[in-house]
Amino acid sequence: MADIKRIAREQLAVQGGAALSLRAIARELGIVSSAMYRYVPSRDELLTMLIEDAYNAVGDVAEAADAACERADVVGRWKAIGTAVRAWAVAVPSEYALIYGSPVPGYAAPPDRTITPGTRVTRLLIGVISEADSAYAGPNPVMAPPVREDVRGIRESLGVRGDDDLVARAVLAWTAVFGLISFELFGQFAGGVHDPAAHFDHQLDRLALLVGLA
Amino acid sequence: MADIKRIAREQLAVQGGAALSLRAIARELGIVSSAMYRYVPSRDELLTMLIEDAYNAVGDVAEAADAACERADVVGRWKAIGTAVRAWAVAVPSEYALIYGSPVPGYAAPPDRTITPGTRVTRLLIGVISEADSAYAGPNPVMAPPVREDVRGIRESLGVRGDDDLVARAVLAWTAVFGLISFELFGQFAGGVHDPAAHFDHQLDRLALLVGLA
DNA sequence: TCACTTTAGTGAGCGGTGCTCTCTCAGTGT
DNA sequence: ACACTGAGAGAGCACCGCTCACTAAAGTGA
Repeated sequence: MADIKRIAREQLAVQGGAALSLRAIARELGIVSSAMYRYVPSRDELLTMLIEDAYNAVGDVAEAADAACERADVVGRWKAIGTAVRAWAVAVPSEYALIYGSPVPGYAAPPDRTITPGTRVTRLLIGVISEADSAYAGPNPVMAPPVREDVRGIRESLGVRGDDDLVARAVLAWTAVFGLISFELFGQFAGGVHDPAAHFDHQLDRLALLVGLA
Repeated sequence: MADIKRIAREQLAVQGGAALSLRAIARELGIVSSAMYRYVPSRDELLTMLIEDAYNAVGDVAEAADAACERADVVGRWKAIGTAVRAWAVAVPSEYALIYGSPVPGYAAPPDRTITPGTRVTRLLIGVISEADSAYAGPNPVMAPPVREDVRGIRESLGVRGDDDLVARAVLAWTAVFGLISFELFGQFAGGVHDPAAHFDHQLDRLALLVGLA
């Protein structure tokens, strides 16, 4: 099973998610293709496992980065988490694409197995923001009732504190972090941003200001 | 050719990008699979055409939305463009995924045919921001030399005005817009945001503030 | 020791895929 | 009448996920 996953990840790295082939894995393993089904119920199930693993991998590095920081240093924690997530994504772009890219066609990941591990980074990023005493002094737009409701739901399901505006800003910042990484990895920055690491770091600073961390 | 593209888009809508099948298109067309190659050099080439079309489609709706606004109403233009892009994405999520999602594996879109049409929305969004007299009064983080260089390159290649900080904020806002759309379409908001349209609209307001439009 | 069960793997086969090749055949311009 | 062209047919290659019946070895309890 470990071998299968290892080879699957290798194949993922060079070919991408949708091209994941049980036959190719079997070939590499010196095994006939049908024997794969002793270990893996189906290709989709293997994909789901890899997605789960990827969520947990990025969750691990994010939590480790956060844990290495002084608790009170919220800016440092924010930047450490963001930097760690980007570093992970750059190191294994295919696994990042698996979970944050377009869904693999003809296959929908079962929510009950991907939502929970997928929330770890979200909880971390939004949690750091909500733990800080926000220094944001700028204006806030009016919030329509349905938005307010969603924001309150997010605050409760993530178990964080902070007023509605802060949580809304945190959601925006969280989204922007992954927007930056996706744009970098999926080629939207091609030709424009030549030093994506430095650019990401800079925008992390801007987002920290946006959410009132600094 | 028009029929092929039409059916391809239909197939795209129900199955997703990587599952695009020339044989299925041929079947639908009442034609044998090999006859497809009279019209389409390869599956990848068809994919590239669809990507080109998608970029131009979203570029069209964005430019139309912008053109319908009073020139001086920069906030209105910003929101109109963002809303139009999201509406297009929600209407044809598979085409959105094709261009803003993870690249289809084993296939890299030729940059010379995708970069240019892909820049239209970018130019529009960042252009609107740069045309306004920024009302942003908040702080700006220090900008490392490589970031400054990239920002200047972007300003020049897009032909916009505004100081380095404004352009950097514009890039962040542009990225966040697509981050929001991607999170919605790719399921990252699942369970958290129940009214994505209202949420998107709200965050568009926040981004307008961030870049000093309001 | 012997029968039984579990485990791991084989190999054939089904229907699907992209793509290439050679072939046919109806039009068309001269 | 004749050569040429466009559009399609059909066979075939190598690949894919997946199923099924089968086998051989390894462990296990009486």
